[in-house]
Amino acid sequence: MTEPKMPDAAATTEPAKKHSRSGKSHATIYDIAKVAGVNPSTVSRALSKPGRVSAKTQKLIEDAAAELNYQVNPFARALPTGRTNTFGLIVADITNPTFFDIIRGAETTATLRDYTLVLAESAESGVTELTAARRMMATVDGLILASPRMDDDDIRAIARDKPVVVINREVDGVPCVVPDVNKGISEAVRSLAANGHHKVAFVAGPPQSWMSARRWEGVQAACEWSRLEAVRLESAKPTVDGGRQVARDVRASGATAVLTYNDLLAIGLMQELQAAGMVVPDQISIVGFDDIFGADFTTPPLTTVRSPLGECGSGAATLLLDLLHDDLPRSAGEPAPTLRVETELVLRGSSGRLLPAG
Amino acid sequence: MTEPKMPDAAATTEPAKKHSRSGKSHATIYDIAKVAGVNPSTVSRALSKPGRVSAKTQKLIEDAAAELNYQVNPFARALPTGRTNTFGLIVADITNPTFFDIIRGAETTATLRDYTLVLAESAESGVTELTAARRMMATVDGLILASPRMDDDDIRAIARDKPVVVINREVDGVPCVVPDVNKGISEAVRSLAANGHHKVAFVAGPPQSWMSARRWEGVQAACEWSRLEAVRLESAKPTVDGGRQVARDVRASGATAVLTYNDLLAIGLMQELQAAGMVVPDQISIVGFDDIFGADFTTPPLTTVRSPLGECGSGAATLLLDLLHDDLPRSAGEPAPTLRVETELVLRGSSGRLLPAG
DNA sequence: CGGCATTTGTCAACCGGTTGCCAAAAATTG
DNA sequence: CAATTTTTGGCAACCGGTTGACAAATGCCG
Repeated sequence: MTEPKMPDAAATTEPAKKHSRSGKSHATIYDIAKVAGVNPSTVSRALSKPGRVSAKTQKLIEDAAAELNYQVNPFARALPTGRTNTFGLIVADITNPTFFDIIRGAETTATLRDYTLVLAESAESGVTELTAARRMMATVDGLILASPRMDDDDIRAIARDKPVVVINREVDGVPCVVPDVNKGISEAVRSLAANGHHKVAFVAGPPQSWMSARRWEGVQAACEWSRLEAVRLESAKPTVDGGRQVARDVRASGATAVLTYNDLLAIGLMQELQAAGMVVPDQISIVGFDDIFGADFTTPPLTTVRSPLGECGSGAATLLLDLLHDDLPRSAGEPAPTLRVETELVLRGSSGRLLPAG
Repeated sequence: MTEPKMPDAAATTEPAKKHSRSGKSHATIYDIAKVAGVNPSTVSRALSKPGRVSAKTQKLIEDAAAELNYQVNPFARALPTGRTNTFGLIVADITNPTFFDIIRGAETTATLRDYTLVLAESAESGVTELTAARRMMATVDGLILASPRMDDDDIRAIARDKPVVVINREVDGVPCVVPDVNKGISEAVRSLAANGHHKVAFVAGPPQSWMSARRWEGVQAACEWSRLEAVRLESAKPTVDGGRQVARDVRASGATAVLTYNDLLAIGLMQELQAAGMVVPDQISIVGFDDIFGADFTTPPLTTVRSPLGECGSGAATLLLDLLHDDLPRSAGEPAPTLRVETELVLRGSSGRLLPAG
């Protein structure tokens, strides 16, 4: 658009220069130094150490750089400094929409602060995750682990090498971003109690999921407070399919309201129950977690305890970047900073008053 | 897991070594050379040029490397070679589930072939996209553009610097992966015709979208073939919200069946029409495109023309990687390779026979 | 066993920046 | 205006690999 037009004679004369690395390639600080009539190291300083060179030389160099359309070579810079302006994000499952918003939040923040986001997936496996993390270590300045499946010790081991921020889990000694489930859950349970429910089931997520444990605890506590009975059911996978499979158990449990570990389970469960002729919410109330994309596509739309996923992603990225830039001075004894974000009930149509059986 | 246990005395004695780059840091080829008693360049060859050194030395070096837990420094390697084992993927909108599957497909293939995926978003803007692409250029070996919004010339300009593969669009001279809309569309239109529809509306996507143009062409052609009347409506944004907004126009058009540029539009449209009391599919049939995550969450579940998005992502990655490795020898005159994938109708509940108004 | 073709390993230059150290230049001070 | 402090720019080493050129070592042959 606004780039200076340059003679493109080369394009017409040469037949098929295939992505050649040679040729006019890219300008280096040496080229700039030559044009500006200074030493390469001065160029380096002018470009990365603000204030280290005089305003006059600075301008000289900047002009030369602009003229030559200079761009630093990230590798050449990374080699001596070790910094790459890149951080990694590892998610448990790319197809799980829970992570979409996290990815987006992290990506946005990264771009904003001139960082690049590298993405990897662990396929819900602790060992794959560890492998991915190790692979990344070499190329990134820091790492964000979203709902990690590896154990605390592995995480801490990684955190010893490079700054790490964990999302959706608390790991001692590692900065974390966690939604505080209590507010959202108590809102949800109170709403159920007010609608005449007495027994609620919680469909749990993966056993290694820290978040699943927290949610179950929250549900138990809130039910106790509201004097409701709470039962726990297990799911095979935290997916739509897993939700369908658990429908049997839900019906057998006799609960009139169900909270599921996540929205995917809730959606699958609702589909299966409806297919079996049950009316939601007249005969059973369903409440999910996360408020993922698509949670309001269902009929009735899904009531859910929203986690501000995008906020988690951007919060984690901000935390990590601050850590990297030492904007967050940490003394030795101080515990790792933890960012807590609020959850809230999003009341839609899948929960409500129980109709007397007729 | 299977790593050799090593004394971790350092961990206990030193108080808070903060991610120090120094210290034991990482082994280099020089360390290996010392241990193995050979020259560093021999180590380099042993590790990257198979067959260049004798089996004996090879083993010697490999053992030393294993002992020292050596990992190449990607930057040191990238500096002289220019290769980074990394490629970029730029999508128009990270929150759009269309791209989820593409991202996943690309990520999977990347990991499989020992590449790293770098992700960026263009926020549906051609200039942001160009900026992101330029930013990436320096750090990646190649680029995948999913549903790019910039113009052909910009894309070709980028493709001149680094290998580029485009998804969901055809650009002359650039390798592309495009779903062939015809099969899916003709199936859809035939199904509509068979169900007694006479007038179908097509809700278009963004004006710059190549895919939207192709789909409209496909719909026109198929309608002509089936002797249906086709009208085109415009949408403000290719989102759920955009779908809601276009509901007015749809009703005003008098069409009894609607195809929308994508599933998001279809879902929004269906929500709005249902909210206004219309029954889908009895009074109006709705057909989307892509078969995104959540398309079957709606009631009735959405009929849609499926694009194999994951296949597009992995196909593009494979194509790119083959290009990078010169596995696809291209002579000068030969056109850029294009991968066409099939689309098909996924018949669900949102389309069907028109009931006589009663 | 000498002569020649092949392997195999070494040397040294290079990729493109960064940075500690030092001296020249400029600014400040008495 | 000389003495001293502060800026500013240059030199050179370094980050950790890769690679072309070349020589030493080895294998093969007659």
